[in-house]
Amino acid sequence: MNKITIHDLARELGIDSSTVSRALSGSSRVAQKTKERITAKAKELGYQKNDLASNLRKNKTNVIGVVVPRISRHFFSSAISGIEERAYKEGYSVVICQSLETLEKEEKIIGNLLANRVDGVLISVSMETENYAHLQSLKDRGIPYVVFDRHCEIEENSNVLIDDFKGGFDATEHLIKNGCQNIVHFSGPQNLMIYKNRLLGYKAALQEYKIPFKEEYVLGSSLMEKDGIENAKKLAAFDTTIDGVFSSNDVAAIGAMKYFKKKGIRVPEDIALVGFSNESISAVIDPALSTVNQSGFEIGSTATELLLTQIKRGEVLIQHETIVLAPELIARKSSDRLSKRS
Amino acid sequence: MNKITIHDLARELGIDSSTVSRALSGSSRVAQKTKERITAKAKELGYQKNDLASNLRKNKTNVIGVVVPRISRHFFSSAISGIEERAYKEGYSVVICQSLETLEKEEKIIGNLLANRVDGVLISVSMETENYAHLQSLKDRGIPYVVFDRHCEIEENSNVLIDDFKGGFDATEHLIKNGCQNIVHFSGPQNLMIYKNRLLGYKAALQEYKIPFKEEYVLGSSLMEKDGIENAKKLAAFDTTIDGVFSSNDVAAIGAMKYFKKKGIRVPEDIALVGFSNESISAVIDPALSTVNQSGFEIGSTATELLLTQIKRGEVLIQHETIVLAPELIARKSSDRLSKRS
DNA sequence: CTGTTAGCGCTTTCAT
DNA sequence: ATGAAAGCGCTAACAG
Repeated sequence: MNKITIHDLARELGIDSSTVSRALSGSSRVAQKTKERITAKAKELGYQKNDLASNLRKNKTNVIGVVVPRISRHFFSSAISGIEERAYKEGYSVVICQSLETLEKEEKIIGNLLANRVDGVLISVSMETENYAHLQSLKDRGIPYVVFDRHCEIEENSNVLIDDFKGGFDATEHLIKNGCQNIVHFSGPQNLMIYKNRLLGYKAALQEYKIPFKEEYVLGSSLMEKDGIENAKKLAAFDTTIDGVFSSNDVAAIGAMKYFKKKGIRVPEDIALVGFSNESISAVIDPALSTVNQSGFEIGSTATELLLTQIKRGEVLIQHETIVLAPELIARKSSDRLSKRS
Repeated sequence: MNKITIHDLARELGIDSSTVSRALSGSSRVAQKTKERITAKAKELGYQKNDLASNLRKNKTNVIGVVVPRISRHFFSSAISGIEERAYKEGYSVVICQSLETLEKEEKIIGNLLANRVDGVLISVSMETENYAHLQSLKDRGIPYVVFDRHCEIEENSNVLIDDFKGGFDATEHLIKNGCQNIVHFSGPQNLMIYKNRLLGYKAALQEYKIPFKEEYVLGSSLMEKDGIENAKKLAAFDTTIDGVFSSNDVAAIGAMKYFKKKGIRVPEDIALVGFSNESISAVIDPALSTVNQSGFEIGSTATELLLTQIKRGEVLIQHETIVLAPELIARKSSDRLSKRS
C-alpha cells in the first residue's frame, strides 16, 4: 500500500519537491549528484509516478485513443499493431476501444477519451454511424483526429483510406478476365463509404467489359458470417449459373467458404471468389482464394503518422488531409487453371 | 478550443463550483431546479468533465487494465469481449495492452498502468515471462490483479484457468478412441504452464491406454503459424505413419492445416487432428476439425468478475483464489467415420 | 440545500 | 542549482 510521492522523497532527502520533480523528468538544471541521490531514493522507496497528476498539470497526456468496430476483426487488429508501433516510437501510448458497431457506444467512447484528455484520436467508424456530432465535438475541443479505412460522407476530416473503387474494379476485372460472366457481389452496409465505393468499382468493371449489371446480383450483408452463408445459399437460386463472386468483406467471404466447403463446391474451380481481406486471413480460409489485400498494419501506421503531425502542429487550425493507399490484388491460382472454365 | 470547467459554470450561474460538482455527479443533495439549470448550462457551454482531475482527487479511476500477448489471437480478442461486457456493467472501463510476447513490454505496460492508477489488472502473461517482479509491484501497491489462461508457476496469484491437463487428456483420448496409435503432439513454450499441462494430459492419456510415449513425437512451437507448417512437414519423416495430431494451440493447428491442404492430406481421413482452439476459428480452418474448445468470452468475464470482487473488497488483504473452467471437446466428425480407420 | 475550505500529486514560473 | 509558491480541475469534509 505504497503511496510515495515526490514530497516524501524530498522530505527524506532534505530538499524541495520541485527539485525532485525536475530530476525525475530528466531536467538538465539539476546537479548530477542530487539527481543520483533522488533516483536512488525513488527506487529504494518504490516511488511510482502519478500520471494523473502529471497529465493534469501539463494538460497533455501523450495518449492517443483508437476506436474501431471490433478488435477481433483481423484487419483492425493488424491496424492496431501498426498504430502502436508508430505511436510508441514517438513516446505516445495508445488506448484501444471497440464500438461493437454501434453509434451509441462510439459516442460514449469519444466522450470518455475527451474526459481523459487524450491528445488525439484514430477512428474507423461503426456500421451505424451516420451522424458525426461526436467527431464535431473532438473538433470543437481542438483534439486532432484521423479517420482510417471506414470513413464518412463528410469531407472535413483527415482520412487515411484504401482506394476501394479500384479494389472493387480490380477484383471484378480479375473475375471477368478469368472467364466469369455471372458475377455476384456480396456487399456491405451502404452507409459506409467503403462498401459504396467497392460496389461502384464492381459496376464500373462490368460496364467496362459490357456485362449488364443486375441489381439482384448485389447481396447485402451486415458483416456477419451468417450473412455470407445466407448469400452463398442464394447463389443456386438464380436462373443463370453464378460463376464468380466478389465479396466486399472478409467476414462474408469466410461464411461463404464455410458453406461452399460443406456443400463440396470448389473454389475457384466451381466458383471463383475474390474477397477484400488480408493475405494471411484469406490463406487460412483457403490457400486458393484470391484477395484484394488490405494491409491493416500499413494503414494503421500511416494514419498514426498523420495524426502525430497534427498533434505536433499544436493548437493551430487542423488541416484536412486525405491519404489514399493502393489496394493490391493477389491472385492465388494461375489464371491458366481458371481460364479453362471459360 | 473549449476549456470550460465547473468554475466557469458556477460563475455563469452565480453559484459555487462545489454545487456544480455535486449536481453533475448526481448527488441527491442538490435542488432539482439548480440541477437542471446546471446541466442546461453545461450543455450550452459544451462542458466536458476532466477525469484526470476527478480521478486524481478521488484516488480511483474505475479503469481496469488488461494485458494480453496479442489482441489478434482469437482467444484473446474474445476474452476481451467478455471482460468489457462484464466491466461495463459495473461501471468500469477497460484499457487494452499488448505485450507482444515480450517480458520487457509487459513490464513497461504494468508500469504505465500503475502510473495511471488503474483499479485492477487482468493479465495473461507473455511467452517470455519467467520472473514476476512486475506482478509483485502490483501487489506492493495494493492493486488487485487476476491472471487468466496463461498463468505462472507461482501460487500466490488469483487465477482463472482452463483445465489444461484434462483438455490434453481428452484430446488425446479422443484420437485414441478413434483408432489413432501414433499420435504426435504439437506443443508450446514450456515455461508457460498451460502448455506444460497440456503435454502432461497427452502423456497421461497415452499411459492410460498403454501406448508408449515417445519423446520425439513432441514437437515444439513458438506460437507462430510457420511452426505449425514446419511441424506438419516433419510428420512424414517418422518411421511409423502418424495417424493423429494433438495441437496444443490454434496457431500451430492453422499452420498445419494450411500445409495439409496444400499437400492434399485430408483431415480426419488421412490424419486426425485435435487442436486447442475456439469453436469459431476452428470452423473456419476446417469444419471437420475436432477442437478442445476454449471459450475466451467465458474466461474473460469470469476473470473480470473475480477481479471486481477483489477491487470492491478494498484495501484489505487480497485472497488468492483460483477458478478452473472445464474444457469442452467438440468432435466434428462422427466417430463412425473416423473409426473406420482403425 | 449550498458555500467554504482544503487538498489529490505534480509541474512551472519566478526568485535567489 | 535549488526553493517558494501557485495552480491544473475536481471532490469531500465541514459548516451553516
